Amino acid sequence: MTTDGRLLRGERTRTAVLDQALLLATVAGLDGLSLNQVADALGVSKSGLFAHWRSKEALQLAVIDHARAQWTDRVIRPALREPAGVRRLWAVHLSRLRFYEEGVLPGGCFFANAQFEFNARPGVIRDRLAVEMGDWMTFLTRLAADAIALGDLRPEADPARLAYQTESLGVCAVMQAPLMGSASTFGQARRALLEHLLLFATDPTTLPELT
Amino acid sequence: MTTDGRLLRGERTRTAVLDQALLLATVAGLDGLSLNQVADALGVSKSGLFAHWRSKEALQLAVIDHARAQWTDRVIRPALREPAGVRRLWAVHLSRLRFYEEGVLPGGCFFANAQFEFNARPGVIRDRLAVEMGDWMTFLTRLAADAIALGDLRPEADPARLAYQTESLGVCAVMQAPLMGSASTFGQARRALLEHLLLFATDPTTLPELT
DNA sequence: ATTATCTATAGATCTATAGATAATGC
DNA sequence: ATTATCTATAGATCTATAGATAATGC
Repeated sequence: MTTDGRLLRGERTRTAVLDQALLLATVAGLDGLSLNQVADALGVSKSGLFAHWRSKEALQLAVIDHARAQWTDRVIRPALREPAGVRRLWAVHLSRLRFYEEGVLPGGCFFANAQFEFNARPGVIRDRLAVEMGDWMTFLTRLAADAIALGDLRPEADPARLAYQTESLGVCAVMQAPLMGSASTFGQARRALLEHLLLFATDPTTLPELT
Repeated sequence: MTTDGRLLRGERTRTAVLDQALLLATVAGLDGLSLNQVADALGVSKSGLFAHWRSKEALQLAVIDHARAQWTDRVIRPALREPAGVRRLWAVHLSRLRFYEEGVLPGGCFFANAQFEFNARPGVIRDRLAVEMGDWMTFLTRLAADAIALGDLRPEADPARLAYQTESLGVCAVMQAPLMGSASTFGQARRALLEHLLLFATDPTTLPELT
């Protein structure tokens, strides 16, 4: 344990590398990610990277952590400011689509990309991605269940199915946006969930308006 | 122009290579696809591949064609045997999910994988994928429009939104199935679309039953 | 079609060193 | 004040493999 200054230098590098690697991973793929690229983009040496992570796989796992932290910060946390119930579920959908739309990551969604990339490659990375996806679906399902329990949505609505619906519309949006046009795709994704929620709403007037 | 025998031999090789390359592309990615792998898997030399396609990119484009032909054969054509209207839209959803479920391609869906892989890589391949996706969405939209025009679905239903809904549920299914369990995921994708169609059906009793 | 070969680049490892601090002797 | 030590990083290098090409045989 030494002074703060020394710890900070290594920590700053670490964060800078993870930021860059996350960004590049959404373009080239988590596996297509090359240490050369990361090192060059940051102006550090490739071997400097090995000082922080002993292997490419170790870096990839760190990138997954980093992506999760970013997702929590930028998508989940802001939505939690909305009151529990259907408004919160809707807020998550909106903040997620906004995350894509703002181009925070050039490749759109780190997790969607990675899950498609690794869907047929067993191993440590795929296992980690499965955990992340499980956590996310659990979160969405809980939001949907809350919306029903609080009386915003009718009891016939199924939380797991609502979660699946929400996730579907979000994933499809980030897939189609760069190829089919951003404005219309995200608009479609918003209207589709709003329409769906309206069909199950106990009182449609409480639902947020689509701009 | 030579004898049929020679033409046939070349054609057989060509098809065998494309089958193998398509399969491997869904595992390693269309870009992660390596000519070494393809050549080894087929017991031919790598330079033999260059005799058929002058570059890796040319092979990748041929693989896209091949994947489209397979999709038409195995997903679209069987569904077209159903009568036009909501039954046909439903049949496309089912035959698509069956295609995934049977594991025809180890990586699930060639097109979904490739679209996520190339969503941030401009170039010839991405442009081709955009065309394919456009054609597919046009097809789904036409099916939905038919279902409304024929009176199966109420006029308030929006064809483009129905197409988007259908596509969403299919894409999400193939993303989640390998990581979240196949049976429950595909079941969810089927029930979700059926539920959605029922909400817009003029006469719910005409709708197919979920097994 | 094959064999041999070329160039570029991947991940990985080794050795060296800059800059800072800790331990030691005066 | 000097020496030893620690942390973070650079440069050189290794092996494997990528896509690609030229020469050759059938």
